[in-house]
Amino acid sequence: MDRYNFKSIEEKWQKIWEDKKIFSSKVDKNKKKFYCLEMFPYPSGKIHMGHVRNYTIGDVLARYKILQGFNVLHPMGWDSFGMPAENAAKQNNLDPKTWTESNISTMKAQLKKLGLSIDWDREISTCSEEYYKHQQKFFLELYEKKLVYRKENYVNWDPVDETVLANEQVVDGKGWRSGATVERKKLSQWFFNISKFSEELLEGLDKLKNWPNKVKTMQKNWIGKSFGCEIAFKIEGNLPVENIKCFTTRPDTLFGFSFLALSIDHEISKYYEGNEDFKKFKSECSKTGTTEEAIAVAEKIGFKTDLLAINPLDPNHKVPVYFANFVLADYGFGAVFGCPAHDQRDYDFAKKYDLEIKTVVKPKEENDDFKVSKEAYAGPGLIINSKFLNGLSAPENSVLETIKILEEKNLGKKQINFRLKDWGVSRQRYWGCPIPILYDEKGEVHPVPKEMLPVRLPENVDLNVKGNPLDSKKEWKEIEVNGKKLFRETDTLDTFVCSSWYYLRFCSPNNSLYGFNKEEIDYWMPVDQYIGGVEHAILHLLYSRFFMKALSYNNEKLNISEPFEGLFTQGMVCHETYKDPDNNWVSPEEIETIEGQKYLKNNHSKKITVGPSESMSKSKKNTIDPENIIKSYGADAARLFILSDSPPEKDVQWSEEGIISSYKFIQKLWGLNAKIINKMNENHDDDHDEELKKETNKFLKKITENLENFSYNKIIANLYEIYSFLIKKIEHNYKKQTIVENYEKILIAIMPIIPHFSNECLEIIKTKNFEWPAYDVSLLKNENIIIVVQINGKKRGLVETKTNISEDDVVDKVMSDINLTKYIENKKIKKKIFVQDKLINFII
RNA sequence: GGGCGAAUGGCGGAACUGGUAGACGCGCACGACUCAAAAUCGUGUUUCGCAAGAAGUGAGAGUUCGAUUCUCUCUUCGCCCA
Repeated sequence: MDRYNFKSIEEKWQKIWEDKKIFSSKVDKNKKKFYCLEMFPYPSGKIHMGHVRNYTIGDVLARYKILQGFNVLHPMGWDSFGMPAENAAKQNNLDPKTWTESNISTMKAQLKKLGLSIDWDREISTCSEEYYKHQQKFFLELYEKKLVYRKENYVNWDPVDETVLANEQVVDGKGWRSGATVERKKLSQWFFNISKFSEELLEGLDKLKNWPNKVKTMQKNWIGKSFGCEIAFKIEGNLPVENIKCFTTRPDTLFGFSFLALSIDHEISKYYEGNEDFKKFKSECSKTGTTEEAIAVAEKIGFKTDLLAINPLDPNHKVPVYFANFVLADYGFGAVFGCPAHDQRDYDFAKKYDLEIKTVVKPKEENDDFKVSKEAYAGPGLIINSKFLNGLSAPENSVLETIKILEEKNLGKKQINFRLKDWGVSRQRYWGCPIPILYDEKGEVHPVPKEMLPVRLPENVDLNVKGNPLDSKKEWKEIEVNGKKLFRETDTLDTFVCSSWYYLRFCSPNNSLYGFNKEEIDYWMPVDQYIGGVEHAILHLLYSRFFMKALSYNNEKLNISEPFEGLFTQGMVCHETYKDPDNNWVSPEEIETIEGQKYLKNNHSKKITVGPSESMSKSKKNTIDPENIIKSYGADAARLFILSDSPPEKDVQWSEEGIISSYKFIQKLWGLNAKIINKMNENHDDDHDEELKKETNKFLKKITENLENFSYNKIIANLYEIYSFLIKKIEHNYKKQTIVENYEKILIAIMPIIPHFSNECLEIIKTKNFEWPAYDVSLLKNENIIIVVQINGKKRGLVETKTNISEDDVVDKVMSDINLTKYIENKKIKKKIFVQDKLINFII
């Protein structure tokens, strides 16, 4: 028997698929569509195992839907703008474009070797002018709809690299590259008004039935709707300030009020601009990052003003007003009222500045003289020390009651607040989509006129300048329009903008006039199944949902409320970690196993310690290169293994043993195939084989159900089972016609998992037309059934009977079985529980 | 600190609406083939026990004829937010 030559067979089928354009797709209104989309990759250089997993999962689904007769759209593209290209270009003295394009061609070739059912004619790349020119139009469209605006905002500023840093680039308050202490700096930036859609984005989540609850909860928390009260505190003091507005979710703790804290950017700060101490305080605050976390962790510091704030519920109760570093400028009104007894940040602040700490909520089981000590009490309880609020249960009744009182007295009003902030899209970077905006010498904003679009990203830019390279490119930046000198916006768009609408572009990748055709998106959208990593649970998915709403906003023709009907988030690929005796990470390829002990390949005196399995990363050197795997074992084996060990939503552990066993299993299947072919050519009795038919039918049922539920690991188990069954069948009790018929169905059913192998075998048995083999419900019924016999709920034996047998007949059967009667003899049966066709339980 | 989720053999994991716990794979052991090894094939593999049998799904309680599954308390771990 020949071995299965995966190399030539996989190449053969990949060529057939490509030459015959098997997976190309077009609108066909007579067919039901299915849009299967996996998150497109960043072209970082080579594909990694995470891609293999992501795209295999998607491919299984796409191929299954094709077999079911759907018109499937399964495209692929490149999220190709972004910082790594700029950094790599600097390091290697290359152009980001060259670097990116060469990565794309490498990765495309690698993906093709996986045998994916991709329609490559729809390939897109976000860094191409063909893509970003549409994005510029969308930007201006949103600008006209007033969903884009410019405002000053604080950013993380790296003073050495003269650049803005994203939050994740700030490590321990220092720039990740320069190591310089990061400062807060005010910059004028472009924002998308995502918060306008807060309520819609929140409500829309309920309609997304095919999204994991986990992701919906994360988005819900991120949007952060909170119910509370807006209070305007009356102010006394020597400044022309009458009142200060605050948002609070806990107005019921007003009697514990002991200070009012303002963000350092609060409008009142303008009165202190000349104050040296305030300047000092402000620069002290600048040393803290801008993330919520950085602010939460930082020591709470304040600057006392001369103002006093008056408690609206008690005019005699006056407290000092501070500027404080822990108040966020853009949450609420940039002002909070401090109630130290019931909020830990307020408590820390009060301790530091020796302010009153008055307990106004006690846990239910405590006495009225309960006093907060050591830390704030934020739990539920009863209101105390609060005059007319005393005795109310907090927070549910007390909050509503307090708001009612405040509203009656016209001192405050009920308000809904969201945590979701507008999306800052300006990046002081070269390698991104240019923002189509011009400024005149006064700094006035002018959208780039339509006839001057697109704004092309200039080439041959010196990346080794400080700050944004586009800013130094004078001949690009400065232009003349109608004799007027204008300056281009030199910031580029956040790459999340590119990925917020690419799913639309895939529907009309070749439309050069507009980002998409209405007719085409009406047919293909929404994405029926979106598949990707859970790390995008919040930002990318929320931005995409926003973008769809923003395009539909004030646009009667467009009415897609949610881009992704279904979402599946796959787990990561992990591998054991290895360290040598000197505590250095060692990669799997550098290791040799001798008698169960691992050693360094080129130095057997060095023993390797095996660490826990962790997600593959270059820093821990526990990565496996997919290209090597495909070269040694084939794409089908790689696909089979990456699906086999764990459910797709959980992490999977890559192992050498695992991939080898998948490889061997394909060889075994090939052996089985050869045996079946052999028998086909022999003469045999052509009796009908009911058992084989039933087993195949059961297999088809399981596989169909498991495909529907993303239980791909169970499909592999089903496949092993049917293999064991067939191999025994063919050797012992073999009926030619039945086995051919059923084997064909099995081959089609495994096509989504191992398409090259399946197609090859089907070709050998001369099957031409494939459709998903439906299972026959009538064949699932068994005449004989096994009934469990329990005594006092404990399994004592099994009884085989016909289906639909009566309770009395089962009891008779049990009573005639000596192995069972020994438990019942001489005992009184108090009760019998009988479950039809399942079990009988004797209570004695 | 808050939210969400998970915990089943040596390991990854199965078990539909409560009804035979451990499917399937890995690993391991033994056997066949072989001078030998690898490969391959076969058998076994939750624990204790020679066996009959008993215990057993992170710990403890509860509901039930019956709980991996439902409820409560706790422990540990993971993810997200802070």
